Amino acid sequence: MEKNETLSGDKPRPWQSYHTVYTNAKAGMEGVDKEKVQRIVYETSKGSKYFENEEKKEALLRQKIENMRAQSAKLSAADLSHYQTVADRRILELEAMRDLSRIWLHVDMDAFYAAVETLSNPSLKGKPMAVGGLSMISTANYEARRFGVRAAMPGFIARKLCPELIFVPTDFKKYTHYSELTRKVFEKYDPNFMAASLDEAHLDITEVCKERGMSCGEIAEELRKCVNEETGLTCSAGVAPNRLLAKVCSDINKPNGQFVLTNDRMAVMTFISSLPIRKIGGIGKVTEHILRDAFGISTCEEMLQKGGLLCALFSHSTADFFLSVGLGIGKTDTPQVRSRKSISSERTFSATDDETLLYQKLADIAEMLCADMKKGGLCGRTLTLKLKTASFEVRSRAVTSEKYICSSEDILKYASKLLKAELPISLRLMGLRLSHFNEDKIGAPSDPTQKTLNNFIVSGDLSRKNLDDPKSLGLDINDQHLMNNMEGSFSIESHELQHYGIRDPLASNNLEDLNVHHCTSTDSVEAEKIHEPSSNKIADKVITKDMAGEVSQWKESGLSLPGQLEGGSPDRMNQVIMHNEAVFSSEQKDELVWVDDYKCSLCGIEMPPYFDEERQEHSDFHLAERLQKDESRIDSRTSALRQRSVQKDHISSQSKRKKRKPSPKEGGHLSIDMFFAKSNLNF
DNA sequence: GGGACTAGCAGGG
DNA sequence: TTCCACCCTGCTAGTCCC
Repeated sequence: MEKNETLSGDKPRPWQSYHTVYTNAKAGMEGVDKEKVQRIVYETSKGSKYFENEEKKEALLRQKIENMRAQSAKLSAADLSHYQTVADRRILELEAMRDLSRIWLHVDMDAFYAAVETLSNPSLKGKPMAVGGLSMISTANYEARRFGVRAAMPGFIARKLCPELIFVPTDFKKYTHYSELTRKVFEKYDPNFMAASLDEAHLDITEVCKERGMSCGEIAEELRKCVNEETGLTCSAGVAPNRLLAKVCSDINKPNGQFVLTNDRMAVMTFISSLPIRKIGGIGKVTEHILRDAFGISTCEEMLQKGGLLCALFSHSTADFFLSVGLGIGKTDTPQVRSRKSISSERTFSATDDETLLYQKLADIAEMLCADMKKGGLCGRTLTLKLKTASFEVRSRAVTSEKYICSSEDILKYASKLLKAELPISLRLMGLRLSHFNEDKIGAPSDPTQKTLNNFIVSGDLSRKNLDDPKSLGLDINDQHLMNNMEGSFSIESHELQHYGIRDPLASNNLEDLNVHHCTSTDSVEAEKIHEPSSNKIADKVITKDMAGEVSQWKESGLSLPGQLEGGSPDRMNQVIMHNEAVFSSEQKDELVWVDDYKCSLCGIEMPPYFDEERQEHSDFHLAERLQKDESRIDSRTSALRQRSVQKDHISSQSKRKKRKPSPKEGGHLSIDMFFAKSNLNF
């Protein structure tokens, strides 16, 4: 956090630079003392792990903004002129696509959950109340909002802001019932209305206005009255030529009000010109911060004025979105089918590193997800494990199965493998998400076996047996899956490992590992037995064994390898290949030849001819192994290996053909980078 | 170059 | 004194195969 100290010698106000969403203008919060809210939020949060993580994220954001400023400053006059032309052309194209023929109405129920609770318990009326608990509140009534209490705020902070705040637990059954009542009303005005959530909907009222000869304002008025009669609740409405603007309009006269923006280009441009960008759906805290601090953009109109810069520094689709915001252009169509893309379940708990407990919680989540999937009759192929560490760092690990899964056993089986690769770890949240549903045409390739990493790896083997097209053999997906499982285990594992960009085993400085790598399968069992998390050295060795086992299990399970194994931890993977290769080295002959120009005669590892550098390294490995053997009784062994290692380091450093994807832990990329910046800016 | 895939994040309710 | 959810969509980068 930056220290804020005024020139006049006022006391420091560090909370002023703590950027929280809780002080943003929201309906019912107009008279709130923002500085007081900011100070209380800051003081309540300060020192917590959450706070520390927020500071980290803020620092990254500031760095990102600095980078964008620097990139912007680097643009020459010619560049700016070029991108201004690009922006002007795109603005013309977007303008040509402007559709003023439809009338959209956005309905937003006023403090929905809180209003429903007050309806069922009138004694709450007039008192500050929030729906939720001490950890998080879902919504607050207008009495509570006057204290700065609002949705998505932790309850303990809300209580600091308003000590007399009443907490009411959420009751989704009740909200769903009232939501259905409102939807029955919406249907009368637009049978194809789009429900955005339990308390929000978009309605195309073009036809109903024509049919009934009423103005859009009259229709909105009538609809709101009807909702109130049916439910006893109030709502607000916005009417505009598109959904983007209608949503902005519904917020203007909240609560229990409405605002109409006419279908006229001039009216739209006037409306949008001074509109703060934060009012637009899709522009949140981070985007607002970047646009304001890096480009000086605060209003929608300024999006157009700085269009050249936006085109130069953001991706095509992002720049397009910004320009259309500047023009007040939004969607006017009604999508025919909106199918869900994924389903997930997640739970927060007290942070723990107890592996038994973590697996138990994972099993619970798998059960919950399975139950939800059964309700929807869904089966999916991609399972994503979401983790939030004790320090609030969020990670996700995904795996794509060759078959569709929906049973809790299958979900847990794959989820456990993903979790295992992350241990040891202290977590406060785990979540499971399944996507690539069976009805998802895009996600269900005709030959799913072709697309997974595992299959690519195995196909190397299959192709040489003319088996790369399972269909040509009359095999279905399951047959192919089975066939993969039946492949000879070691050659494939080795091939896999090579494919993951495994470098020279000698590059490892841990020469002690060489001893471990010669252990037999019996040693493996012993290694498991002596596994002690408190002993790093032993744990490392066991991990080596575990990882080898994991690779085998991954293949057996018919899954592609998780990212963590694939690229995130090359050292660990180095250890795995060292182990496997060393086991085979017991059968080695003196000279290495590539059998069929593919297979190592010494250890059986498979490597295509074009893996020239990897082959060289592999050959060096066997050479080193021979040296080691020859000098096994001489103390100079270690120094010889070190020498080889140094040589190999040199060779490896020149090898850039296959780039390893940096792991997030290595800070290889920044989120905002990925989200916004173009990858190939050539000025 | 396009598609599939993993990983990560922003944003909204 | 300690405490910051859950669920979903959509977009991005990077890697790899075809």
